[in-house]
Amino acid sequence: MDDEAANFGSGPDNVVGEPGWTFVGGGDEGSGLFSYGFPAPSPFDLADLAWDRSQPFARSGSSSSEETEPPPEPEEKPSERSSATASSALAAANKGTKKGQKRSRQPRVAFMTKSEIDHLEDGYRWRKYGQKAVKSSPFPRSYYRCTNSKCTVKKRVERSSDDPATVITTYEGQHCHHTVSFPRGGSVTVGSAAAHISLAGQFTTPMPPQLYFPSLHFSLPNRAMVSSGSHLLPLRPALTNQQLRQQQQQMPAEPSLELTSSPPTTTTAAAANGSGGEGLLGDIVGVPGMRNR
DNA sequence: CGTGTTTGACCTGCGC
DNA sequence: GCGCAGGTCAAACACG
Repeated sequence: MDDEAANFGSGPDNVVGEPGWTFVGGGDEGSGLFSYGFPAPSPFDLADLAWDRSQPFARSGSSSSEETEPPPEPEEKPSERSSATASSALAAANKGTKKGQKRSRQPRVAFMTKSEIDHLEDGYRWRKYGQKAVKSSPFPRSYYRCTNSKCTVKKRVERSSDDPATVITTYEGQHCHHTVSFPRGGSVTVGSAAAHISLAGQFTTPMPPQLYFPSLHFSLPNRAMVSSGSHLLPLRPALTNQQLRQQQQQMPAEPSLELTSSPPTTTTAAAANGSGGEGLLGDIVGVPGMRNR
């Protein structure tokens, strides 16, 4: 991937110019990009869903072939460093534990948010394990890993080089646990309702129902508003981890709605975001990039 | 003291 | 085969 930012190039434009969430980019192996912009006529312009095989978020890839099954179930290992993540498999390879094993990619979903805060609170606790300057962007990219030792989810956070106000968050993998926090009203739970993303017109092959999306919780930036059905729901500003913790101490935890991966149902994306006032995204099931191959 | 961040080194994959 | 860039490790450090 030469220039992720470049890939996002069209994103930010859409984001800023177009209302609501849009979905762009992505790859056959499970990467995509949700971009969020404010005024939002339609919550998710899933019609614009476009998974790009060029996989902007995935390192050009090594065989995308082995990544057939949905979310590679998290390996139930303790907290060995080299156990959990796909890439740590790499590291493991270094140590000879899994030599030769290619990095298995997990489904990736990228979101673009207009925020001054780099690390948007999403209901999970993350530990930063690296930061790297990327060539395509003047801004460094930060790498986070879910603090749950059994959880393989990783997250990359970077700012768009095109629009520094835009934070690009890329989730990889799937949480195998519930959220550890729930910023009151400040986050959008995405995980309780399963949803299918309709790719009509985008793909010739229907998406297998057993594809999962990582559940995500979002705190949207200040001005952000989430469109639910035909309503715009003002959201609270994104919280930093610290702010979140403070909040948690001050208020009782709310019931967590989400599950890491709901069983596939035949909900449509529209149904997911519109009906029932579920999470913004719902548990998106059947992401193109995650389809079996 | 526990937890999270910082940061330089190291490794791997890919393009040329 | 080589060099580059991305991604991760792990020790040191900071903070509550």
